[in-house]
Amino acid sequence: MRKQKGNAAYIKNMNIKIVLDCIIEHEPISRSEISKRVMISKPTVSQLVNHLIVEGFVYETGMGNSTTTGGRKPVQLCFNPKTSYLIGVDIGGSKVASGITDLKGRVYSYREFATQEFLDEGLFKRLHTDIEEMLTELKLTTKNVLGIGVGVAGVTDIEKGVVINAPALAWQNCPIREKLSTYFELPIFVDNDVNISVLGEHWIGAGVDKTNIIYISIGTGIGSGIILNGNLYRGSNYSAGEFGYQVTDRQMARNFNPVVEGFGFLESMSGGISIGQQLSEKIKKQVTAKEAFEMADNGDENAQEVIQFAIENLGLGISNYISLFDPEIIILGGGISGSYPIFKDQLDEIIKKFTPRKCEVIPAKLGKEAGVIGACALLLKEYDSIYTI
Amino acid sequence: MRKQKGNAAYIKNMNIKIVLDCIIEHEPISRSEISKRVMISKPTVSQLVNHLIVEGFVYETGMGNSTTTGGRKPVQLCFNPKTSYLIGVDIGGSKVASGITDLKGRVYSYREFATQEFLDEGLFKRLHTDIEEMLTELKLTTKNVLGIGVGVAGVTDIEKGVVINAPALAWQNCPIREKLSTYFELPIFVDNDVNISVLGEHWIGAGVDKTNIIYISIGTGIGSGIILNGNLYRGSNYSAGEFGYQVTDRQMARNFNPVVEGFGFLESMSGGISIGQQLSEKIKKQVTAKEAFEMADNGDENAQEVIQFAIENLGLGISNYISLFDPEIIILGGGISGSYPIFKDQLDEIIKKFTPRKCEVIPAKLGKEAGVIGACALLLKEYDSIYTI
DNA sequence: AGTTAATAAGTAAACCTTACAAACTAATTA
DNA sequence: TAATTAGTTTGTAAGGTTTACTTATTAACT
Repeated sequence: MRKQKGNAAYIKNMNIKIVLDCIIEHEPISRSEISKRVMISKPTVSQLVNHLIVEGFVYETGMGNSTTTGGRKPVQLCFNPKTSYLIGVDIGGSKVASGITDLKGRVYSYREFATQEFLDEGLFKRLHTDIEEMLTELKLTTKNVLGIGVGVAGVTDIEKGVVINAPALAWQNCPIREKLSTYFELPIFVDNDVNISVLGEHWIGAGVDKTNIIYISIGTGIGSGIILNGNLYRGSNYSAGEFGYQVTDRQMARNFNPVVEGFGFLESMSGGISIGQQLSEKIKKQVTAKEAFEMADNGDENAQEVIQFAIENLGLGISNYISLFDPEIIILGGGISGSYPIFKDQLDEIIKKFTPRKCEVIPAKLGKEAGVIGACALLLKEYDSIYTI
Repeated sequence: MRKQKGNAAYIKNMNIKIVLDCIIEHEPISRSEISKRVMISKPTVSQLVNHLIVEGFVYETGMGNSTTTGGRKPVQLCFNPKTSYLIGVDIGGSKVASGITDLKGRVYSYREFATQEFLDEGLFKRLHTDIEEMLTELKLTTKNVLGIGVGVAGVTDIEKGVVINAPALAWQNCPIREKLSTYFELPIFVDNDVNISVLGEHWIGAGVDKTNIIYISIGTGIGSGIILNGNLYRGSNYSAGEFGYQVTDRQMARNFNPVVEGFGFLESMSGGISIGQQLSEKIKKQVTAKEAFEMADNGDENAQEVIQFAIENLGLGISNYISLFDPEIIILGGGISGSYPIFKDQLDEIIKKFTPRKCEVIPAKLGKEAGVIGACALLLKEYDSIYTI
């Protein structure tokens, strides 16, 4: 079908969402005030609110105060974030995290296990056990759950729910949704891990109230997720935001060979693995990127040189990103972003020099549970329930 | 207001657009077939079609054939692109072009004059004269015109209709909409010239049926326009797509000073002005970019070197663009794109080497009238009439 | 203190718009 | 003449709005 046609049910669904959004944003709020704010007549608002109360999304909470000019006291309405719970899963190269949140993104339970131990076999079974345990712990059944959101470290076909290619997991064309639906009779949504990270930050993290957001993850590799006009932008082949492939140095690019097969140019200059390798070669001793940052901070000249080089390229890449997207904000996440204070100044200077207008760069706000929260955000974004973000 | 509320009028408006789109795409078509295609009931389709006929958007054109299994002959319906006419204006650094098109983008009349002659005074008056002449020529009045679309070579606040900054015209905070509305009582929409170019190519040019398009204009300077998910992406400050600011060479960037004030790095490497200057300096003789390309094509080594350098940087910039946006197609426009066959191979090779997946690169399809057509596309896109693109 | 006017919240009833289903008329083929 | 398709008529359901009402409250006036 080309386009959604309109009918009565469609407009009711539309208006009930407007009313619910208004309640969430301004709770506690009365029917009357909703009517004024969203410009829908009082009787209609009342009817929609009743609907929301029956569904459990909203409840009445006593009376408010009348104005000084007199008049009946308003009945206050509040949003109930525990109408439904959300299951979020983050399948990364090192660990598989899962958790259960309410509709406001509060995490009530969290579990994780090492990916590698279950990669060959039993990963989904183990995941199922973890989730069942958490549900029991919280005294919930699948009836109380809206669905499952999943983030995977790889390019994902979100329509089919298939991971097209995930080097970190050695997966190709893995039908995640299908596999999970043998364990759960719930709606399941799958997307790339960087994409769910932006969604999470947009929902309750560093990107709240922003509409154009770039999230850059700098870990072993480099990737990014993009929110434009409030919605995830995925590109024509689910592979927008391949920030690791930026080329920032024409001369080095000429005889460029990836550090790791499948790594892009910028990844090979500024990624975690690359930083570790560069310094290791220089000092003939095996070190990690994190150690490199520490050494640099402690004044080691070799380390400083490597970091400086990596950040210079990263900074140019980010400058280019800003010039093309004109985002409101750049959020830095991933392992390396923990060392943000160390390289902040150098980065800012480069960005200032090469972009036509400045753009705020800040570190990610969500911590360990970011993946789970993001996966839940994906679910709320994609699943067509009354409450959508 | 936060969000469009739904009511009866809203859904009628929605459905009538679906019906009209269906007619345009499949004309000639019968009421009955529309009903089947768009899944709207026969009575409703009939009612909406009648509405469209009264408004003039659609007319009946005889009977079609019945099927071999019998049945009444269908009444065929066609779209009438001459219900309304569109006025398009393109205000560039060298010329101001204006024209009148129908709803399918056919240009019925076209005028242009030199910008510089009227920049200090009387530009809008001259424009008004041109448009009035064309209207008379076509025996039209403003009653027959939907509105005016305007493209300007500068950063534009499309809500306010104000050109924030246009170096090519030496304009700052120029309230174009306001100025034009003293001459015309019509809806007026203003946007950046590259933005209207993509809109035009998307409408009836090289980007028809694509949803993610990057349009790169390489002329004196370098700029780009972006269509994502079928809509123009403008960024947070109306300045997305500043492709001229890409940095593709870390080492040269270190001591970079713009060729022309306000020029970005890539513009200084690969823009038309820059190519001309680079070669001129090399051979101690004043030449233009166009001449440089011709010389290169005729085997001049100095010219080839300059071009090769420019294209190398351009190619890296385009590669970066593709990695970040994953577009379906890149459209090359602007003066230099006329020399596309000369540099195509080198460009393709670079893109292939540095992007994770390939992306079609093709030259723009619309010629001299591109600006006017694009401006009309802007009007159709922004103006909320029954027929929208 | 008691009464009254003004004001505000929320609901009920009647009505409007739109879409749809079912039944109908019209026109055509085999 | 039966079957089939196009298009319309008629009545109904779903949703939102308007108007008028009830309920509840404050403030001002007796």
